Amino acid sequence: MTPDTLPKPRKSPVQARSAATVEAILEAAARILESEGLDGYTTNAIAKRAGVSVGSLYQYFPNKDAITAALVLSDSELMATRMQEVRASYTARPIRECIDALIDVAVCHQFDRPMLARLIDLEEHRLGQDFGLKAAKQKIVMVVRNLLESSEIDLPFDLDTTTQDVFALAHGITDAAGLNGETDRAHLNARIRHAVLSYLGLPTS
Amino acid sequence: MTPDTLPKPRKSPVQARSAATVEAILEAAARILESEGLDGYTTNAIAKRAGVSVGSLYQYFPNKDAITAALVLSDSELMATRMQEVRASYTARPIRECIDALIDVAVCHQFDRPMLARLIDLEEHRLGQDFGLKAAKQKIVMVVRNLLESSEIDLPFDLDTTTQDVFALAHGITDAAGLNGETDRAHLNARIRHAVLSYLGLPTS
DNA sequence: TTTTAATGCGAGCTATTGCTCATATTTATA
DNA sequence: TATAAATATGAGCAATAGCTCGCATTAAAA
Repeated sequence: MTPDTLPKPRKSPVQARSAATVEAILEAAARILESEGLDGYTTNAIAKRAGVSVGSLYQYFPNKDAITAALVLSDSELMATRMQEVRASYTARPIRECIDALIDVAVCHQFDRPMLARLIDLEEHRLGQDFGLKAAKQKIVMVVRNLLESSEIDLPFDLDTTTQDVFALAHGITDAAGLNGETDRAHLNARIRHAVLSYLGLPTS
Repeated sequence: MTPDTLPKPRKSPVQARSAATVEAILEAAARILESEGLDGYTTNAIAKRAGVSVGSLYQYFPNKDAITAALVLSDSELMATRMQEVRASYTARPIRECIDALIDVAVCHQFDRPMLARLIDLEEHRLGQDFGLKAAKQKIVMVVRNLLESSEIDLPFDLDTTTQDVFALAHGITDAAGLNGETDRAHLNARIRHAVLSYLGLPTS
């Protein structure tokens, strides 16, 4: 029914092999979500694909949701890191180029494994954000928000709304393209770029 | 006794009460998806909320997926009908007004029950499209495709791509707004209108 | 080496889910 | 009214899920 108490850590890996186990579990979970969807996403299947036993799995994760939460969190943190890096390395260059690079990061993140991205999105909302996810998400949003704020662009709506919509429309286009089986990432980038720039009132150039 | 010994397609409602049962089941299924998500979405729960027994449920649906498929299909058909109606009643008026009306239809469809819309979307891809869904989806797409084709707009990309992206970005913005708890539909409409029109290279007016 | 802690294992318990079937009740038909 | 057809019921079955627990194995500490 209502989401249970938050997934709390069980054991922390101390030796190298256990860290590898944890990593294998998370990777297996991602692969199963990607290839089998929620149907095949069982703890037994995860353990099997990871090459470990269920018992080992439950030594590091208190329950199934904790695995999903760890997956979701690491996904967001990776995204946050990448976007911050891009932003940092483009501070001295025209904003248009930074936008291009950020779009490419976002598209890469979602486009190659569309089903995984979609299911992670779904699980995010089921699990809530009380496990560090909110902070990671905030980092991601802030990159774009700060970029827009520091720019001289005359935004079509208020700063937060504009930021949210830019993310949302890019996400929507990528999602549709991914599920549609498209493979041309450059073309996808161009379309999102067009959508974002025109939404912001900038010349598509 | 029974003429057929093999599993045959389920009954079609003949009497009025059975039609009501079918309707109650579909409505209950939608309500459960909306309020409980996939977790609470069990056949027993559906039957209970519909006020019928599981046995009755399985007289009209061969399995759980058939319920979901019926839900998905009726959802798409409703959308197709509404969009075709709007398109028909706006043939003599400026294309901008038609776009506005179509956006409103799409937003209404998704915004009031965002979780339901999201889960229906997910299930669509799990179930495939071999139950009449493809036709309904095609109807929806065709409304916008024909509108764009017959217009004098210089499209930013080819017709199909542009059509898909317009849907996708509107969908993305609505999805984010819905999950974000927004309630101002007019404001949402304005934002999507801005996104669509600028994507199409039309003045936001 | 011996001892202790960390890690790994997987059969199987408990709860739940999708679904059936024998039976009961309501409606249509003769 | 009598008979058949349609509809409704819900206890319970088979399958499967999440998860535990006693024990085996490996690595670190003494």
